[in-house]
Amino acid sequence: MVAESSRKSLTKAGLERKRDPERTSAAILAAAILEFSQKGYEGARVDAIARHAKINKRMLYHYFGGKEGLYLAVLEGRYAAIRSAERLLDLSHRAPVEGMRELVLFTWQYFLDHPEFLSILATENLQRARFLRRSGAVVELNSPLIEEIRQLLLRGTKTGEFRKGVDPVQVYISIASLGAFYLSNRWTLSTIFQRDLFKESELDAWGKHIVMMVLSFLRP
Amino acid sequence: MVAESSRKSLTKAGLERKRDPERTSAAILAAAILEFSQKGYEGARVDAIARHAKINKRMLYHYFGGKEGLYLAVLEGRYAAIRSAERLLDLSHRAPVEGMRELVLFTWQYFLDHPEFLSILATENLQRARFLRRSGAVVELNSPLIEEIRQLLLRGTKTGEFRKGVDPVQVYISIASLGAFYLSNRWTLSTIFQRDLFKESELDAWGKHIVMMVLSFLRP
Amino acid sequence: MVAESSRKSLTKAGLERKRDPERTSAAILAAAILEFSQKGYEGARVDAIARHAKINKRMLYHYFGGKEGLYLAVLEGRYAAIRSAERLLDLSHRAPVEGMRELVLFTWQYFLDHPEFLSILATENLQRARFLRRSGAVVELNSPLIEEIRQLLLRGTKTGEFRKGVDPVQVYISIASLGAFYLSNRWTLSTIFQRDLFKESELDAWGKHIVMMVLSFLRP
Amino acid sequence: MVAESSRKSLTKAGLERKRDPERTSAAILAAAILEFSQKGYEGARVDAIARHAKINKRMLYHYFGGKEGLYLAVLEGRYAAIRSAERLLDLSHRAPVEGMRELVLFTWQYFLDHPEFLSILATENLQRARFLRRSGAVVELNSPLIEEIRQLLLRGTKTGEFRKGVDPVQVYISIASLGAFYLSNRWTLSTIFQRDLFKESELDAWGKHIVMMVLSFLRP
DNA sequence: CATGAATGAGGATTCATTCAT
DNA sequence: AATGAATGAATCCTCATTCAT
Repeated sequence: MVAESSRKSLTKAGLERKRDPERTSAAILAAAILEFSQKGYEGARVDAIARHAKINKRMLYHYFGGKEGLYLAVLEGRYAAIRSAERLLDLSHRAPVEGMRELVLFTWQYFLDHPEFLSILATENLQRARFLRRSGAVVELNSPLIEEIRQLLLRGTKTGEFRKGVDPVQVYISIASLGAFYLSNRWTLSTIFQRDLFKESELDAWGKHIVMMVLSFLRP
Repeated sequence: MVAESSRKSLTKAGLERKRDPERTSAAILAAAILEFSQKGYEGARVDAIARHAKINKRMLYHYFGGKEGLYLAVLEGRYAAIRSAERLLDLSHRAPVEGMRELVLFTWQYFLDHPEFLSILATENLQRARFLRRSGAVVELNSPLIEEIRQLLLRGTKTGEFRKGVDPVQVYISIASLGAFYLSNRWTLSTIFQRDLFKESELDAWGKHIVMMVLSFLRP
Repeated sequence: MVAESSRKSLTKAGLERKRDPERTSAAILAAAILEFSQKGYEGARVDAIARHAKINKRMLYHYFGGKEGLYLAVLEGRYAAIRSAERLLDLSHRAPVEGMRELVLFTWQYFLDHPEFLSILATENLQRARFLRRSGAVVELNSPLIEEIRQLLLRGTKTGEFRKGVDPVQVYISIASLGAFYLSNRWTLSTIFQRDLFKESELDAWGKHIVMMVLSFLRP
Repeated sequence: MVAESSRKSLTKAGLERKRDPERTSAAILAAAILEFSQKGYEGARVDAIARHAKINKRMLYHYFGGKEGLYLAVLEGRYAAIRSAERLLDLSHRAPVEGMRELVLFTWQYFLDHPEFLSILATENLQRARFLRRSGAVVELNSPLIEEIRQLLLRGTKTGEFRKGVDPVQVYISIASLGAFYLSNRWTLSTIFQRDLFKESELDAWGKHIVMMVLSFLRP
């Protein structure tokens, strides 16, 4: 993860703002996340990022090499962030059904809180994972959720609450699908169905719906 | 997919290819579908579209007004195409469970056969439905699937095969989510899970998985 | 003068509107006068002229050869029109001072009534008379006003109302200057002086002012 | 006329010519004045301006935003220049008649020396002051000549050399008309009257003519 | 480390004109 | 005579990137 927090400005006083590499690159990255997630890769403007980061464009090239390098840093950063959040989830002490509910809701909540992750994901797939494939870093960041799901399924089959033979990856993709598609496509869906999918009550209902979809699927 | 309208060329021989407005605008549209779905809105190049359509760039402006107009035509055309395909589906003579299975598999198959639709969908949502919202045409194209689902649910609850109180729109979005997310995100998912989600067997398995997710959700 | 009036449609019935060369070329010319005078030569659009004339663009090329030919026709037509109007002026029976007043007011009124003439004039001079010089036709259309002025001056000097040795061309250019500059530059002048030079009272006052300028100049 | 601001290049030697914003934007402006005054707004070519200024086209957009911004800068610059020249005129120590003569000749000479001003003026009025109206800057640049004329008239009426009740704005517009129209329309006038209005003797004569027109008008 | 002017390649769009019918 | 589709050259403008300071 690149610079989620900024322990910086311990160097001198914290007042002057020149020559502070950490702050500078963090500012660039923050602006880039916004720009890329709002405009996509091609739509993003290097100038806009520099302007919003309040840094000189040259710095962007200095720290990230260029637009591609910057996008890659954003991509890797967003994956690092979600993996990092996922690692905080500990379901080992939960009953299988409760654990699964929590896992589903965690994912749903993460997507809700981090729309930029979903945008980057869509952007990356429109480009057929052009950048992700060249990033060894991201691939190595295994999602701990697959293992969590595997454990829950194991324990659930033992207690008889879940049926056997379920593939954890399929479960994970199902959870992600139901959450991500709804959020990523809210704009067209709301327009087509003339129904405000952005409002609190609809979002709550959908979270519960995902839980139900998953649990009924796992029911023996 | 390309020749939405090509009954023409009955006039003379059908061999010569000059001064044929219908053919010209169809060629532009076909090239545009490809370009926009592969590159997104910003990434698409007007020149590339003209080149692939083998027409003079000026014609593109003549028929579609510009890049925006062309994209809008593509967007509306793709929605019209899926709605048109959906209307061919008649489930009234099917048992509820069988009907639902067919509906799910139809949607899955449509997505499989029309990757450009999913790309346009993703592109449009990255832009927050900028174009869709300004297109009255698309909104009026109600999906007949919602009504089909409603009927199936109704009949299913009567026979006791489905539980009560299920929202057809939620069912539709669930089906779309599970199908579209998998396909749209195949590239990152395959990379992350180091598992080839493109191969036949995986695709078949996922189609069945969606059916199962939906049916177990509807089980009373 | 090309086609100021349109005695046309005597041929058949006057209902159908196809194959009427006179009507067509007159319509083109009328639209061209408007377009060229509003947009200048470079700013004028051949398509706009065709659209406003409600004729096919090809006709424009048929009758006038192209944009240049059309502009030339407009230029010659406007000069022909003013010369034609000037010829209607007969001051031989007027007292010198009264004759001069009438001549000045005629010119002022003509400019007021024919803003397109002033626009074409300005357009042509911005191009350093590029087209006028290649038009023998216009040069041959001598303004009868020079001769009228000469006669008035002659008679005026005899009666002692006008001083001697005045150049009729200088008088003519003075009259034209005072009228044309005011009208051609109304837009900037009104803005700069924050004074509405378009309103009736100002226009009347300026007409009288020109008369006074000219008469006091001629006073012995 | 060109180097409105060129105190720069004190930094190093003044020989090297890179990275010199002031020089660059001045070069663009100078080239733009020429191009716009020779071709009008629509006829002017951004590429031609860049080529003549020997700068990269991109810089033109950097400094002036685009063709419109550049034209506006030219327009404002030319008005600023004439106002600035006008302010150097001090007639307070002159006898009324002499003062008026100087004022007329000053204006005539300015027009003679700055044909680009007249061209821009004509261009702007062909567009009905489209740009001038959106420029608050120019409107605020009040011409000091109006005030000078008012003072001269006041003093002249006291000495009995000028008649009463004359509007200074009318006097100013008359002076401008007689000078500007002659010069702006030299091309058509010379062609029509088959008389070379460009030659020295004609120009001198016309200057004197304007003086006479104005003074005889003011004569009590 | 930091600045912002400069660049060249390419992007969308528009134009007057011609061609096939 | 009349139509409107088709064309290629230009036109304005934008982009990611580099250079001089």
